[in-house]
Amino acid sequence: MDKNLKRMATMHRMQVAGLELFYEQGYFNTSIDDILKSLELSKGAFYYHFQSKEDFFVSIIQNLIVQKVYGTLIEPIEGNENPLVTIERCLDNSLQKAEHNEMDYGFVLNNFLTEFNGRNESISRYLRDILKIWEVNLVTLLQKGKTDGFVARHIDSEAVARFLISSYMGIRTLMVEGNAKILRYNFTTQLRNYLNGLAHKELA
Amino acid sequence: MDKNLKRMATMHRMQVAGLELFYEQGYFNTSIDDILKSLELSKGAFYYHFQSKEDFFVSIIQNLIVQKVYGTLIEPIEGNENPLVTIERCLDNSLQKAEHNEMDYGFVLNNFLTEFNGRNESISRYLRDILKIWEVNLVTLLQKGKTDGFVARHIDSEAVARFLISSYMGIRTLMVEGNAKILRYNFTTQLRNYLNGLAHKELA
DNA sequence: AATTTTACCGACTAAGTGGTCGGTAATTTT
DNA sequence: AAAATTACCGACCACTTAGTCGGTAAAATT
Repeated sequence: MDKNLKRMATMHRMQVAGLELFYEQGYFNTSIDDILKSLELSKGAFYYHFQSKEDFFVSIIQNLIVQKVYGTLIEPIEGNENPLVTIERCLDNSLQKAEHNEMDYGFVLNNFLTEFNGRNESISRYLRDILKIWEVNLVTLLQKGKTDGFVARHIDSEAVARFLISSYMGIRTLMVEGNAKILRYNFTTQLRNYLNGLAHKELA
Repeated sequence: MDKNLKRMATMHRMQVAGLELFYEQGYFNTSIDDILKSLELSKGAFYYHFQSKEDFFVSIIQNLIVQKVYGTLIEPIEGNENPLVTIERCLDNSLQKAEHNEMDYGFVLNNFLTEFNGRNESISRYLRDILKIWEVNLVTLLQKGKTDGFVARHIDSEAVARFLISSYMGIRTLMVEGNAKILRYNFTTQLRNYLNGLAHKELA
């Protein structure tokens, strides 16, 4: 147990630094040496812990990116409240975090998905799987919202989930350019418009 | 006039081949040699016509990408009809084109924006400018839609335009993974939901 | 016909790139 | 105490990269 601690610690340091640089500069535009330089570690250390640059990146996806998505987009929507409200709050919170982060380069998952789409099938699959988990959670939440009387029964939960994911990924890309604050505000108002249309309407 | 023909022709060939490869493999993951190989031209020819890889890419943006966006997203929405209908048809047409294109790697503009965001300011600006043009055209159309009685007066045209752009960029990224057909269908139904909410309602 | 310009060739360079490998100090296991 | 394992170093390798430069055949200009 204990003897793995050092190993884990070093690997984790590398992964954290790696994700930061890959996120900032892109995967293909970041060399292993770049990452090592920032950590004062050597090639030897890197290839002792990881088999290749690709293997390294996969480990980052599995250890860091998954958790990040869970923490900001999946866990916050769990619960029994009105899903339409919960979803709006969750997405707005996430955008707010991005807005106040100077080093924002967009939605991690979206950036890497775009970078690897059609260029590296196995990495793409890992990334898509995470998106899929998000989608499934949204769908479940919406379906529950129907039985709880919050969401109109006739809506297609899967289509809604995908539309939400799409618009979120898009706005995150737009926000990098600068006017993050106003863009977030714009997005949230339109999101509310859209979500209102999905609400179960009581007959008056 | 005439003596520039050869020059223009060669440059255009390079740009077309360059865009294709940059789009497929990403800018940083594509070497000039890759492009040259596909054309059976030499380094000399390349640096005779372009100053650098970056200069080359800028010329691609200005000559090819701008036109592509105009042709598929801006020109089709011009006119005096109901903007909400026109927009829906235009986006759906564009998605349909993507759906039937085997070599689809997403929305060109979105891909490059993501790749250069925060990494190359001048290129990012060129790309953002094109998006801005699209946005302005959408806003103008929506405003006209208000005076023509199609669009509810209280809506924020800018916010709507940005929401449309966001969701379109997002769905285009999702569509690369494979189920393009169902994704397009999902998107269009939700887009219609959203747009309906913006329509000017006649009092009964 | 002589000169200049155009459009291109391809060998070359300097700076990386991912990845290998022999070595080694410190720690664990025996 | 001896042996083995762990975690790391850094020189090195084969290869790729963007970009340079001297040359040249054909076309245009004089």
